[in-house]
Amino acid sequence: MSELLTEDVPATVPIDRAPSVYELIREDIISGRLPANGRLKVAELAARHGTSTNPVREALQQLRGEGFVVMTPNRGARVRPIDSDFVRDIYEIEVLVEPVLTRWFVRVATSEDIALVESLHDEMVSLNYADPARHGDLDTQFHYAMYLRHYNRHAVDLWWRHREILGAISKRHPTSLNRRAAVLREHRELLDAIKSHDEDRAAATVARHVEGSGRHIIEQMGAARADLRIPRTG
Amino acid sequence: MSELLTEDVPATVPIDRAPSVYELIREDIISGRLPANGRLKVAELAARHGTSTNPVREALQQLRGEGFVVMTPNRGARVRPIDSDFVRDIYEIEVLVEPVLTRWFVRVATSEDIALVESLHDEMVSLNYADPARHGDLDTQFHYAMYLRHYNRHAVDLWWRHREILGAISKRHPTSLNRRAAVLREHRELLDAIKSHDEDRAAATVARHVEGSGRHIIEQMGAARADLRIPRTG
DNA sequence: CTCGCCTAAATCGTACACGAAATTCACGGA
DNA sequence: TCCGTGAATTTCGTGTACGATTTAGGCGAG
Repeated sequence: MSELLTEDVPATVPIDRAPSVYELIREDIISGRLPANGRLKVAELAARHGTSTNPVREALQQLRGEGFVVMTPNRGARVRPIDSDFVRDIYEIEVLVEPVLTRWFVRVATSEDIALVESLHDEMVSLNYADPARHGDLDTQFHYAMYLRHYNRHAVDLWWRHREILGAISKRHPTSLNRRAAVLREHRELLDAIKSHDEDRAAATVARHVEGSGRHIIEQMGAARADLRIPRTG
Repeated sequence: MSELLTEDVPATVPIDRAPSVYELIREDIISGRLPANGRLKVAELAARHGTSTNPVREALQQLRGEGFVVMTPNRGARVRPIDSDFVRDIYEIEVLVEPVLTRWFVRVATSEDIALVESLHDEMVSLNYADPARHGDLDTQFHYAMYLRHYNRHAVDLWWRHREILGAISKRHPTSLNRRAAVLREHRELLDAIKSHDEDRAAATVARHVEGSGRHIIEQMGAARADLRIPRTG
């Protein structure tokens, strides 16, 4: 059931096609393989990905447009740091945007729409975090199914871009047991609010949900930073 | 006084430097010189701006990252239409973001900060729309002075990008007398709320202000479209 | 009328040349 | 001997030209 949705998702990495230089560099930045504030030399990246300099240059320009790279004239490009401040900034915006998108869904959702969302939720429950990557996909689809047909394409695009970043960061950090329970609980509550056509409760729930996710990721990022300073015993 | 601020504004067109191909194409898109959904052929643009194809390609990639052009592989680039729907989408997001930024300003503003904003307001009042371009600049600075030092750089960047687009569109459309009065009245009310440290009133006022501006621009865009269908008499 | 080839055009990748900036190294003074 | 300064060298960013690849459109045969 949920696979039907996958095709509609604006795929970052379309299947069965060599990932472009743009996608590779972007992934390297988000995942942290390219260090924060690190220099991005075109020749180096070109050699690394086995292409010429021109595709690299265009990829960097696109990334600059998206805000992942900062460039100064005649001094090249640097990686914009994806630190906890950046994540906090994004979540603060999402706390504002997602409730509005959710409100709209509550108003226009058909029973089929709700059934689709619920089936995604059921799958997440039965999966119970056994496969974290799969869980992340389902979580994204769970929300995307609600925002999919919103008339404000610009807001949905913004949400999607933010989601990609946050998803990539989440993959690097564990999810606490507390948070796992909270996510499923809040999803459940959101579904209940939607089914009873309670806009206000749905909006409030999703606001709480987003804020909790943000807080959790930032805490995990702080913990990871602390780990780097504590030498392992063993 | 207000000139001090100008230097801090992330200038789109730094003075005394030849505008880059990127800036020229971007301006052509926003201002409507390049028609909506029109094809963007690199050779054509290169000839138009007297450069080679490579700078054009990189400019298009950056614009794609910012969402102004859409590109499909091996089929080139097209102009994303800046229509009233797009403007509505932007304003709907600004209605959410700007009140939050304003709230923060109310909490942390010093008397000097408020004095600066007020001086900008006074200048706008005394100017009274005699110079529309100057008014636009002052209006932007009026709000930017409040958001300038907000900790959420991502939100401020988002606001700034939106502001650039809306400013360019505003330049193409007249401002009704009603709206002119409303703008100054709402600015005055916002200042009063700030000076009495009334977060809620300031946030509510700015929300009303943004929504009113959006509604007005969209109405003007609709009127301009209607004008195209009514042949001139004389 | 439809299908398939074929030509024209535009995009995409590669190689190269020029100019600016950063680094290195040698020289002179303390 | 050590440090600061300045010039030479090297590195890197930016612009140009060209060949390869893909797509769109027209033309003719069936």
